[in-house]
Amino acid sequence: MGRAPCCDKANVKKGPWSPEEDAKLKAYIENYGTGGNWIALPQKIGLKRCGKSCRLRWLNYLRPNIKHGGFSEEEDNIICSLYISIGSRWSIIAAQLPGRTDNDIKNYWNTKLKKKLLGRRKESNSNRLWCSSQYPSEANGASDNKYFSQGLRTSTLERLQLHMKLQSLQNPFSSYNNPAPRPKIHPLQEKMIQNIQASKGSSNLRVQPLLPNPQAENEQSADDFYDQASLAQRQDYPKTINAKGLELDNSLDEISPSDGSVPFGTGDNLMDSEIMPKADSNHHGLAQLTNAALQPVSNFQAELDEFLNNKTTGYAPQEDQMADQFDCFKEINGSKDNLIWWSSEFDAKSSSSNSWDSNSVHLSYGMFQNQKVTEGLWLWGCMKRSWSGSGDVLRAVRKPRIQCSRITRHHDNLRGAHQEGRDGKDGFVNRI
DNA sequence: AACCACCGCAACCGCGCCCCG
DNA sequence: GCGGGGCGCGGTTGCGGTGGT
Repeated sequence: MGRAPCCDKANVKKGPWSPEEDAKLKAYIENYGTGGNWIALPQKIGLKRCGKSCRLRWLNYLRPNIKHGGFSEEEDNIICSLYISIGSRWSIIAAQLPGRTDNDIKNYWNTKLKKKLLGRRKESNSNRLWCSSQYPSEANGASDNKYFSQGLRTSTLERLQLHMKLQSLQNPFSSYNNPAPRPKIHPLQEKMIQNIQASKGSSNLRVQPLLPNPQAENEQSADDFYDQASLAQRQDYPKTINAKGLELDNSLDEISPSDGSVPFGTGDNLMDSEIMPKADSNHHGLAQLTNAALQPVSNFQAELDEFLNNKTTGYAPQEDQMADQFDCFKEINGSKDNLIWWSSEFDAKSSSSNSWDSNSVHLSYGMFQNQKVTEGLWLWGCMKRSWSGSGDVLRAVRKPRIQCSRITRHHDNLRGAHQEGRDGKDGFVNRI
């Protein structure tokens, strides 16, 4: 039993709107309003259009004071900040940008801003990986695509990647970042880093550790640390407002490493701190976010926890089984150069140089070995290893690794494969 | 010039939520 | 409390434009 259609599909016009239709709709709404019923509206006007189509046309195009194109740097910053914080809640993001529609922002993000910030992935390997993940049944005779369907929401992983990207740029010597020279970065990225750093300075933001510092925490077992970390996450610490209207958790003095070092991440880290849009209109023009809008906005950690707790514990494929089914699995084991997430010059260098300091490698190894590590921490480590390569450490964990890798492939190539796969004239050029 | 691949924008689709009877 | 209808949202698709070969 499918859902009842909202209108008579056979008798409604689809496709681009004509100037006459626009004029009719605009004139009617300006004179009489929508009447609170979009479904009935086209009949009143005499338009052969679906009510939903009318609504969309009005909201995205005909409504007064709509701006199209020409996003400013300030708008870019706001979009990016909010995207990291709340994900693809385009309507909420649009509410902070007067004259912008959610559709406009969504398109702008997907086609321009994301690329500008994240850079573009290398095609060859990732495409192959994506394809083997996307079509395991065809490629290998397996019928179960459950790993794929169990993936993180795209926006969640993207937010993680974006945050990691920015994090790596502002703190090139952090332990989850390759100690490569600071790369050339996009002016927008630079601006955002400046914003973040400025906010840290002004807000007295403190470092919040994700993992124990190997020097400072020698006497503390990993289990104890994780217990502390999870406890800290539950505490209702006061928030700090940064310049972009975000709340950053600046707590956790208690478990900060005694030497002030940053073993894993900083307070800006989405994995470490809860970042939420600020319900305050006094910060750089951000309008007020209502409680209602914020209520359903789960934080990033919660999304990861939910995914990992629910998904990774339910099914634990054997490694050899997975290797038979998915090419990407083999590549994880077999090559250190196949896993390149970011295609910037810097990233290419970092993934090939593969020169982690011993501490970070040791930490990663500990993470993977420790079965009580939180799932979110695992994911972090897995991603880290993916950047770096060689594979030995990764063998310590099976199911999380393969799931993580599959998800990232899906994400990395979503746009390209999606575009090429759906567009008849382009064909499935990525498939192998 | 023709073809191809990619890009960007507008519009559509389907699902979940909410309201109301 | 329940069910149906409408709304709003996020994801997806269609298609014209553009640049490269």
